[in-house]
Amino acid sequence: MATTDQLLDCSDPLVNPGPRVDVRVVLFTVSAGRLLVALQEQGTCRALPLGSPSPAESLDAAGTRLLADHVGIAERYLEQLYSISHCSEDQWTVTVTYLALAFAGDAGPSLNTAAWCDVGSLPEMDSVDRKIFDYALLRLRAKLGYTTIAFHLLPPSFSLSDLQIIYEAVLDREVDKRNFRRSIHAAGVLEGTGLTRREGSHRPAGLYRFRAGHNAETYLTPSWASSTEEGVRNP
Amino acid sequence: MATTDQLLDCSDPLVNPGPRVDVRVVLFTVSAGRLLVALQEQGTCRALPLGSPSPAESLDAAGTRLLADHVGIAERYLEQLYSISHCSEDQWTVTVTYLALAFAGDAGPSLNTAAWCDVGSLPEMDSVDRKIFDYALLRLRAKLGYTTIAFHLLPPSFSLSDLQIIYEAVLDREVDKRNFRRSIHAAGVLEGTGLTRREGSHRPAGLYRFRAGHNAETYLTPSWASSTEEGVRNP
DNA sequence: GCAAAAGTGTTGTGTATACACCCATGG
DNA sequence: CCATGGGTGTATACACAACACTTTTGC
Repeated sequence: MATTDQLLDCSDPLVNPGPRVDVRVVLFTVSAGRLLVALQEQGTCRALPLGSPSPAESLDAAGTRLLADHVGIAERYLEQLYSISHCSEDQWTVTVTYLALAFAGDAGPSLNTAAWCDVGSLPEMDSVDRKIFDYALLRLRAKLGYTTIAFHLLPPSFSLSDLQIIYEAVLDREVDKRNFRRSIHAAGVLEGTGLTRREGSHRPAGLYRFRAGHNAETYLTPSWASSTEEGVRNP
Repeated sequence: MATTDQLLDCSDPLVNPGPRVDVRVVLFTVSAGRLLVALQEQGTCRALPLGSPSPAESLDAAGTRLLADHVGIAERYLEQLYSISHCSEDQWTVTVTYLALAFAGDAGPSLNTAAWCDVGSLPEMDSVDRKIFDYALLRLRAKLGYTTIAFHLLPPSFSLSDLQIIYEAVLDREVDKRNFRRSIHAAGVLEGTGLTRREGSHRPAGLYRFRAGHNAETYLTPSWASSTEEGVRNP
């Protein structure tokens, strides 16, 4: 059906006996109220950080290693999203995609081989990577509503306003302060440190941390690792 | 670190330059009020139906083809679950797993190379396949609560009691008839065929079908294919 | 005293749950 | 007339959205 002479045909089993497998990570952070994603330079386009898994490690471990090596980030959260099969440059590839979250200081964390890009004004990207990114953002926004992953975008101690800024940056819309604080308190995952933070000519903000034992996030979509031990909770 | 002499070491890149990729499907059906899963004979254990993807097709297409070829089922629903990396028999393998649903008649649909097993009394299974199965069942049960996938376990025309039996079989618990019917009607995805079905010494059951235009299920976890077109709905 | 962010309550509206009886039919 | 499954309504509790003002501080 396809002509194998003029260019390599990645659907020809003689040319490609098995697919290449790679792992790509969509790493988000929030800095100064803006949602950012880590992208690597790749010619004219930008691309998602990617790597190859090795036989001795799980795919999750490959994602973690990828972030540590290429991005220089100790990620706070890593979740597998989806796997796709595609042909790029006559190379049959199966790509396993991940969503990752990291805390960024005010200046943003430094990256090794990647750079932070504002999600509101993305550069040109490879079309496959662009679809992966769109899906990752869709999942991240949906999960904010029924999980506690937002905390992974914050330092260990934070104010409720800090947390609200995370929600507003990811969702790209304002949220009501009173309803927001009520729902956070009702979730029961925070405990006050006795401390406050004074940083301007206004009332100091109370600081909070996670409650120990609630670091196990209440995900409706449980992780693979936890699926055999505990069931789904209906909170 | 590992001794490569006495047995093949699947973590040695010289032995295995890249992983094998396979696709495994957890196919459920409900027959006579029992939740069943399709398993293949494999020596002493049973195993999930599996196949290899080809470069020209998507992974989803590979799953569909796998069901059509090996199982003889035209599945009604197929959803990717998770991908894992594992070593079995010194073969490094990346497995992409799928959840599938099919309608079974009263006798259950016939299978080519697989057999239906009652989920309540499963035979011995390969440990990797067992974990995949556990995860699939966990996801299926969770998704019943906020999606319409249950309809894929029914023929085109069905009674509300038929539908309730599906829910009870999958969830393995009774549900309240009035609340169930109210929530189904409120979802607005059904329309009555004018028909009824008489099949015993009792009042005949009204028959329903999907409303056209609502075959696009309201998934909180949107499929990969739809992620770039439409956002997440909050019903 | 004023600017600036922190913090706090009430009300309505919709949604989920618990619960018991009459209806139509076949035998 | 009776056994069987089909079909219906109401009261209550809880979750969520809309909405405005007082408090504490730095300058």
